[in-house]
Order: sequence, then C-alpha cells, then structure tokens
Amino acid sequence: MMGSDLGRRIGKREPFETKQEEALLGLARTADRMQARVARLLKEHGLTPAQYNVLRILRGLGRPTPILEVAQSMLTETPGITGLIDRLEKLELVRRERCERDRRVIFVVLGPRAADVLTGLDGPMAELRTALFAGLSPSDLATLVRLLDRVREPLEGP
Amino acid sequence: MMGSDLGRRIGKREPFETKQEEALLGLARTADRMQARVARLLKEHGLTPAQYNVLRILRGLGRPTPILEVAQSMLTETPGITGLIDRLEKLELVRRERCERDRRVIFVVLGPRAADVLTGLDGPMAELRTALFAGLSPSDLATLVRLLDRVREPLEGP
DNA sequence: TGATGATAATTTACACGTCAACTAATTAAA
DNA sequence: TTTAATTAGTTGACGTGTAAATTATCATCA
Repeated sequence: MMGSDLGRRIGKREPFETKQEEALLGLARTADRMQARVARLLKEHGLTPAQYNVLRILRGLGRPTPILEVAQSMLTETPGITGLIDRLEKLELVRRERCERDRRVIFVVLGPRAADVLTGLDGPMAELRTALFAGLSPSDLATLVRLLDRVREPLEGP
Repeated sequence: MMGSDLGRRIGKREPFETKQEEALLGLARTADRMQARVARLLKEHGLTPAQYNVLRILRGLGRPTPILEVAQSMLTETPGITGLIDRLEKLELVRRERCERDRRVIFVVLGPRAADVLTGLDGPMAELRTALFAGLSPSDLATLVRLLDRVREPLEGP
C-alpha cells in the first residue's frame, strides 16, 4: 500500500494522500498514454484523433448529419467543431451541405476518400486496442468497463 | 451485455464491437469529464489545470526546480512548458532563476502568492475528489486504481 | 586549444478545446 | 404582423499539446 507505480515514478515521498487522488491522476495518465498511442497510429494515416472520431461518427450514423449533432457525439464543445470540419473538408474527407427545409442547419457528409481511409484503419485500430489492454484478462477488462461506467454515470449531466 | 450506458447514450445500434473499444472510449470519456470538473473548480481560483499541476509539483519538491524537470513530471512535453511558465510568471505565482553553475539551466521557484493559492485550493480539491468517486466503494476504488496501474504499466516507456 | 557532440530551453507552426460574443434563420407571442 | 425569444453555426481570443528547428551553454576528446 502507498507504493504504487505512479507514486514512485513521480518521486514524491508520500505518493498519494488519498486513494481518490491516486485514482484521479492514474485515470488522467492512463487515458493520456492511450491517446498518445492512438494519435501515433492515426498520424501515419494523416489523421488526428478528433478527425478520426468525426469520420467514425458519420460512418456509424450512415446519413447526412447536422454539425452540432456531430459535436454532441464527441468530447468537444460546440465552437471547436467548426474548424475541425473545415480541416476535414480541406482534406476532402467530408463535405458541407445546406439543409433545404431549415436553412440554419448544415449537414456534414462523408466524402469519397473517407471510406478508404476508414477501412484502411479498421484493422490497425483493432490491433492497437487489443494491444493496449493486453495486460488485463477478459474479466478484469469487464470489471474496468463496469467501474468506469459507474463512476462516470453521475458526472454525465451537468 | 452490449447495453452499456455509454453505448446507449451515443446512440449506436451496436454500441461496441469489442470490450476493448468500449474500455478505450469509456476511459477517455471518464477522464475528460473529471478533468472538466477539476477545471471548473480551478477556474474559480484563476488557474488552469496545467498551471495548478506546476504549482503542486513545485510545492511537492520544495526546492528550485529546472524547467525541464517540471515538464517531465507532467503530461506535457518539453516545448509546451515555456509558455506555461511564462503565464505563471505573469500571474506572479512563479519566478525564473538562472542557475549559476550551469547557465543553461533555469530554475522555477514558487512566488509568495503561490502558497496562499495552493492552501486555498487544498480543501476544495479534496472535497471534489471525494465527490468524483462517490459512486465507488472503497474496495471498488482500490480495484480501479489497481487495474489502471496494470493497464498503464506496459505503456509508460516508449 | 579547438572542433565535435550533447543538453537546456526557446521559438515557430499547427491542431484542438473552451469561453464569450456574434450572425442568420426559425419559432412564438403580443 | 411586428416583436421577442430560440436555435444552428461561426468567429475571435486564449491556453494547452505536439513536432521540428534554433540558440546558448557545457562536456569531451583529438
């Protein structure tokens, strides 16, 4: 007890005063490291994680999707989505289409190149996810998912 | 099974194809939500999470610390630290001091106002951490920490 | 000594994410 | 119908993170 990897690595005499502190830092650090791995893989295909998320969301929905609906499915807040779509449009992976019935809304549609990029990533991404969690048994993995769900649940609203 | 909170919230028909996919997204989302809460609290005290981390690291070490040593204790990479210290210096929470023996090195030292800001945050931060993990029993919390440690361990180096 | 190589820190350029304020289009209400 | 309140999306300013290139200092070794 008190001798976690994280505590020793950072080199504090008393690694953590509370288990909550340890959990919060461990969560941030683990998510960051995984994100770094994902980013590295995506970069080889010319994408950032945020851009890949947009493409996956659009493929998942399978229909022209209002910009703000895309934003809501992501971690990002409303304003950041504009530049993100701009860059994807410049890469010709996505197109903007004005809605006729309500001219305030702008649909985002996958471009022709997008399908190739996405299918080219399906394999490597699946491999990477497997590798990232290789240290956990299936039952441990299920436990992790359950605990994350439970701890996140009261945080989702406000 | 297959009916997790996260899956339903995002509204995919088949929420996740693999448990790894669910875990990766759940991890990112949970870390993000917690970070948002922490950021909100810190903002009331005029700090960002990165700035608060620097101050805590300096307090923990309790001595003038080379800039790059600060950077290594954080999630951020070398180049980002410069502007971060710049802003903390502008807030008069931190001071730069040239090392005499090796003039390449620049020490960062806590300013006088820093102690007040940090002690003013100790209580609220502890409360927040407790609240963030209120959904988990002590033993679940310990399990979470252990699983995070184990999954992160092979990712720390490269 | 003097050239070479390593190290500390910075700069520059870009991608996000957040907040606050704004425009344009739609809806609701007086 | 004209006005007021909403809603979709954008813009601008700022803080942060990453990669690549630069500057300044130190260390080493011929």
